[in-house]
Amino acid sequence: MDNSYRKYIEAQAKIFKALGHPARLLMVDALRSGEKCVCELQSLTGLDMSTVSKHLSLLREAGVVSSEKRGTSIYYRIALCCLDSFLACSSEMIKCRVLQECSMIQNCP
Amino acid sequence: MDNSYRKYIEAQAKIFKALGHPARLLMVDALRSGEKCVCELQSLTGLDMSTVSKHLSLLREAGVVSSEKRGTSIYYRIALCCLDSFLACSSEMIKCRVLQECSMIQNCP
DNA sequence: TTGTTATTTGGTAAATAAGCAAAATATATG
DNA sequence: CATATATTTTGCTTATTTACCAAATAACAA
Repeated sequence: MDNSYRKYIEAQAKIFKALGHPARLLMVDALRSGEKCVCELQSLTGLDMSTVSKHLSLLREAGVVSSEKRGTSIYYRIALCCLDSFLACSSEMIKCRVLQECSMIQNCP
Repeated sequence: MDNSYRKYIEAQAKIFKALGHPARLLMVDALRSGEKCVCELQSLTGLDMSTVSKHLSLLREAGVVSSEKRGTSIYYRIALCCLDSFLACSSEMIKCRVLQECSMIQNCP
């Protein structure tokens, strides 16, 4: 297998991995409505400040979010523009599966 | 926090988590060109058959792929339609970051 | 200087995931 | 029916991830 292809797959996997944790996805989902400082994300998740900081640096390294310091706080925002349409689309799939499990429909589109 | 929202976040995270592993993403990427049987995915990854099977059931449970038995083989295909445009978009971001690291450009869009 | 906000480091404990090997489960086909 | 083929399941070991705490560090505002 081509080496640059392997690197590409690993970079993509890194993005997915970063998003594949409830606390991190919760924070990212909150950022969809606009930038937030770390303290806001901490009270949202209820985690230790150092834990939140670690999660955020992981998201930043993967390219999912970016940060900017203004005044005494650091503000995070979504950097991966494609995320919004993906979440909208996959949430349709999730809704559909719930309805299927409840036997309210037979097939998902 | 709302309980149904928590379930939604967990289902979304499950999708990302499933995609956040190089071997699984490699298989999913191969499925973009059309369905494949497990044996083809095994020779692609070079992993043990039982390991491939586990990876595939994880992807299926998350709703990323679906499977169908035909003849003696089981064929897997992509079930999450939104994946294609997301991969196309995020690969642009990845390319851009590589160029940035090589100092060939200053800023990513 | 002192307080605030956030990051980093180091250490520990618990939970989860990865991988292989062997057993089990279909399901074709002779 | 017997046997070969394709895939899944189970059991096990090892590796990775996660959370938390505490302490050190950094940047900056008042």
